[in-house]
Amino acid sequence: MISGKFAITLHILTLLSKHPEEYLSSEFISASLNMNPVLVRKEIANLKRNNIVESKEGKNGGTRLLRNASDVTLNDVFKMTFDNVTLGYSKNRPNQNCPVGKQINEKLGNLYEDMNLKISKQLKDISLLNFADTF
Amino acid sequence: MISGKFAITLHILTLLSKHPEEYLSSEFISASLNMNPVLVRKEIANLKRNNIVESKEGKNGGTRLLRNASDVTLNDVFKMTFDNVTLGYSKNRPNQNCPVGKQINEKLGNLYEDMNLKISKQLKDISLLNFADTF
DNA sequence: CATACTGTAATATTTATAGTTACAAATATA
DNA sequence: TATATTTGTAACTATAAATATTACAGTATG
Repeated sequence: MISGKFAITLHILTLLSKHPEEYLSSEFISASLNMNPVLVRKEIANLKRNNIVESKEGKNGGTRLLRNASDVTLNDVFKMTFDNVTLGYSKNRPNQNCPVGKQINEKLGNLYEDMNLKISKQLKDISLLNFADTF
Repeated sequence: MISGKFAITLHILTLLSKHPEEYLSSEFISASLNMNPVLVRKEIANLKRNNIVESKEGKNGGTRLLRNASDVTLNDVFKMTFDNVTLGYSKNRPNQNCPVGKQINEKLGNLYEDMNLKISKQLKDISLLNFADTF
């Protein structure tokens, strides 16, 4: 199972970019996502750590973008929500006495590193504004 | 959690390519992977469906490559073990009355499709022989 | 015919992800 | 200043996916 963090975070950012200057509540956002507002707040906490949004507590509070939508790329969202993409590793430590077992994870790591560079390259070219404008 | 199928399958193929013509038992392979032989046999079943290997039952049985290692690419392994790579979707169906909720999954799908094309392009250029030769 | 394999179903275990409940703290505004 | 509304977060529960195990029928070898 792959986590929905990237999709959820991008959904939140798209909504925020459609309402710049407004503070959107986690309740409002969670209604669009059809999910629990607490989970939305958790993803927002991550966006705050990365200085992409700011929140205001209390009545009429909520969250708004701190940065211009043209200034946030999908790669920023990717880096915020994934360590990196992989095609996975076997769960157990392979046999270190086997030449293949000993090196397989390192070789896979190299492969995945290249993959992530390519993905980052793709995502860097798409700003939140680009993405949101297709809606 | 991401499944280890790709890594496990590639590990198996690497071992087989190091012993062409020999039938390797699931017991032997599972010792290198340090995992249960039944799981190895399940991944081998997948390789057989894809005509990459053949197995022989009974005493001295096991599995061997059907194709030349230079003729199998990592993209073949990828296609065999993943539907496709994604950065995920939110689990619940988003609100269809919200313009963002209504279209987000389609837009994400487009993004991921591009991503998979790039990944496939990378993996097509690496044969099992290329990969195994680095060990 | 004994041994050593594969094939596969059924079940159990482990782990990751998602969801819920509860409540303290903050803020607007009546 | 009292009330309503909202964030922040911890603790816990539930669900789902991945992995592991057990068991045994079927098959080939020598």
